[in-house]
Amino acid sequence: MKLAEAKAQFISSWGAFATHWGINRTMAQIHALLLISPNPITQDDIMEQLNISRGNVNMNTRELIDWGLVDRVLVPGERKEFFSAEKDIWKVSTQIIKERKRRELDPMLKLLAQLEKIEGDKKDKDTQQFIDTVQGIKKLGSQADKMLDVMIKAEENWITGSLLKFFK
Amino acid sequence: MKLAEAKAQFISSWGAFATHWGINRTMAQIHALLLISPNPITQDDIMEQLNISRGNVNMNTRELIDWGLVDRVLVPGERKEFFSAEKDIWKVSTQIIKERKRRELDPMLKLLAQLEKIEGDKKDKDTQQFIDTVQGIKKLGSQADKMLDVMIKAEENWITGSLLKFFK
DNA sequence: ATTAACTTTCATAAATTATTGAAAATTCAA
DNA sequence: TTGAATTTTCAATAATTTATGAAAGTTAAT
Repeated sequence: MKLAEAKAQFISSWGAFATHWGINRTMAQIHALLLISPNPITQDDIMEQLNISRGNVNMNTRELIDWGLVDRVLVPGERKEFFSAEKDIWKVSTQIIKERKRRELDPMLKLLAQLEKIEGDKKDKDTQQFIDTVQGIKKLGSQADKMLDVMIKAEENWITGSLLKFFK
Repeated sequence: MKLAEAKAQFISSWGAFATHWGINRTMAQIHALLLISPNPITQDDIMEQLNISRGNVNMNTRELIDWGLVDRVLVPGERKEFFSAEKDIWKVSTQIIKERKRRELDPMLKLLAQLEKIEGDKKDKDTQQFIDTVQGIKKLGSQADKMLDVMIKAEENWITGSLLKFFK
């Protein structure tokens, strides 16, 4: 396989995978493009390479910056803005974990804490099942929360370094 | 908060969270409803409780069964089919991990293995960055793959039981 | 201050995804 | 068998999400 073909394949597949994870296809494709670009590139570069509009690039680069995965870079002597992605995949995954935890897990745990303390007859089967379910999810969520905190703080190759050896 | 209100809140929020994870809102709501229902319920029950059409219920219960999260249950003396969800949250999470791994991670690793072996000048900056990126993701993916396998096989509360103690 | 380069906004359009509901298929009791 | 109860299918439609592009806004060199 030639480089150009492989690049296209990578960008396109990355976008497809992303849609299974609640992430906008184009945002993922821009991220993929930036990941394989050795040097920072411009809005126009992205428009051209992915065949998308200026507004679309603007909106999705902003989102990527918001996620802490991409930076604006100033290139001396250039008027245009350049974009550059964090290339260290471990840092990328840590950053994504951190953000999703903050945006989704934390609010969910907050909600479950509310739902847990409903008023009502604890002997009622419906009430009982509701409480059991909410508590179960809350417990799982809290544990996951703690584990993710550890992972975020851990060293680059936390999995190889410690986790796997432990389980062997 | 009253039970009815809490139930409605739970179902609605569960659906909202799901959309952030590439999961159909209605499918998640049906799952939530089944999780808090102490006894198996019918297609008509679901239609009524969630105000959705028969076709919609049919399609999404099938999908939930496909994911291994819900079962059809025969109730003696009843003509209709009943549905029941696995209530053990740890089993539920394990099952979801297993399925997503199979459906998404495994194919992704397969693709990356292909892309890794492109032909071209390894000294070229673009080629170099492409290979680095693909290899980095592949490495991360493989490690995650192994970790998830361990988690799937581990006992009920894998996190408390082993992971967390180890990191303390 | 002017202006050309560049970026952002946002109303509208396009594409995608989810839902409906009625017809077809299936199941099962009599 | 028959037919009533129930489930499934799927073309049509609705809802949601994403993309466009031209106008408005910003920036910085002169």
